[in-house]
Amino acid sequence: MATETAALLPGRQQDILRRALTLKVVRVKDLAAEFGVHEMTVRRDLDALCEAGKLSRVHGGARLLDQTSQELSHQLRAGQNVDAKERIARAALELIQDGDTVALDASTTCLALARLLPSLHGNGRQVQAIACSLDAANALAAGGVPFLMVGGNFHAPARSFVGAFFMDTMQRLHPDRVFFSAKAYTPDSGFTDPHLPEVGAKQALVRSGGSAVALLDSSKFGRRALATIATHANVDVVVTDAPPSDEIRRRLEADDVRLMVAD
Amino acid sequence: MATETAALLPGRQQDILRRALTLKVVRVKDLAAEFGVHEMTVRRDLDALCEAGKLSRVHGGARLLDQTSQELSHQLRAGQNVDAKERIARAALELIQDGDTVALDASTTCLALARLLPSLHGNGRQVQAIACSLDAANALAAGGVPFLMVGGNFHAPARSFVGAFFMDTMQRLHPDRVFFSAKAYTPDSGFTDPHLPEVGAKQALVRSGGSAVALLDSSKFGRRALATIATHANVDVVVTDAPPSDEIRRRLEADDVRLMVAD
DNA sequence: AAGGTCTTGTAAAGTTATGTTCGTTTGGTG
DNA sequence: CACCAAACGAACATAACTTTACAAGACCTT
Repeated sequence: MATETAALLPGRQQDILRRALTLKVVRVKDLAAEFGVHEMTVRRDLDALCEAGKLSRVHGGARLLDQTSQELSHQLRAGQNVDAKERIARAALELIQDGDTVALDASTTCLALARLLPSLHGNGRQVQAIACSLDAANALAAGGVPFLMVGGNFHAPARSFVGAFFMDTMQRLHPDRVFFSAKAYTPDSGFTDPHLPEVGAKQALVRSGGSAVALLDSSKFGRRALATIATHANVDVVVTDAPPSDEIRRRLEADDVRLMVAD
Repeated sequence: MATETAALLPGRQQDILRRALTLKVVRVKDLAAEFGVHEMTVRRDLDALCEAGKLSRVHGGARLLDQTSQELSHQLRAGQNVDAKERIARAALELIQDGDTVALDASTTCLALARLLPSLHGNGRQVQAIACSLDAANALAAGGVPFLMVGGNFHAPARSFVGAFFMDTMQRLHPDRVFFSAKAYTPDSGFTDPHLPEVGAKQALVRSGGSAVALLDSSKFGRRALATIATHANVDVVVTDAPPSDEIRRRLEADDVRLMVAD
């Protein structure tokens, strides 16, 4: 009940939920003082949120459920580095040529790119897209861009589709250009991500296409996450928003990976 | 569409909406004082804006609906017989059992059903859904219902997915219950629809499952459209909102098709 | 100007959210 | 293990908000 329920919740309950998101646990007493209401009222709110499956009650307060934090973490992530992501997406747009079929992964950076595609399409250039996230699909549909949806099991944290059905479909598709993002990057470990279902989907994407483009805002450099999505061997271009270290530049160049820095 | 509707709104309602856009929540009391009108008037404005899918009412005021919720409610209300569809969806809910996997087609009636599924799911009953329209997917995602998305080429008129990839995936799925709608129905021609891409998708859906349920508001009876989706032989239950003619009743009964009339 | 419709105000009845009290349960502590 | 303070939940009271129904006025239309 992420959006709908959250939107329908009376204001204070939503505020409590937001507070719980950052603090992991909330205490009845604190909340009562914070909002200037009786403790009993807070208890009732907590019970309601518990009923809705957002929190679990503990003595003295409530704890955030893992599932809830995952669902909302995507929304939070979407709000971070917004302009960096937009600059990167704008730069990535240059790589798309008339008649291309471009595949987008489920990242928020690719969502920014999806929102820009209509401008290409409206400008005479024909583009066909391949989407695998709910938000990208919504953006493409709103922009009138023709696209193919790759289905699969719904994966709430990224609002994307993953799993066997996704893999199967992806194996039969060969887009001209694949845009993807990752949680982290080092020259040695390549492009990495901590969430295995998504890693699988991203791998399938990268391997399917002719030309893979990594969209990485500069905070991703020099970090490493659990599983590798791709290495230099699989990636043709890296688009970022700030010049990386000399070491990284050198390594990319050595492996023939083109580096684009968005202005 | 958003702007169109807004332009038609009386002046004060527009002002209220503008205020809500910046404040996220508005209170009846404040607005009444602000505009120098009776609280009752403000309530009526809020109800109207709620009906128009712009706001959601909460005790004491209203809060802004997020984008996807707005689009959802618009999509659902776009058609005719809105309350008939909701009643039908509510009746159809009775047919779903714990542990079922239910497939929904791309109709607005099924969208209404998709919006009701969270209530089942929240109530302890486990349900898994299969979706093939963007709006149904948005509704299910918002409701926290686990679902499988069946992808394909995006078909703008119904915001659904169709074509070879859709067919392919659907052939490998066998939901317990399939809910679908049609543009028209007669006992002889069966359930028919004028749009061929959708007919193909609906056929694939109906043939995939164990038990097919047709959701038909009463305006569909006695009409016939271009292509047949299914006949009595393929359908187990018809859910509608008003008793059909005796002839239709008789024919359905003769072919062992159960008829449910929503109250 | 008569007869509509539409909007707004008013008051009564009905709902819901909140505060209060108080006995009971919980979890820690000696 | 027994104790105590904190936290809880049930029951009630009350204040806030809604709904319903109806009347008064504004604004057409003919």
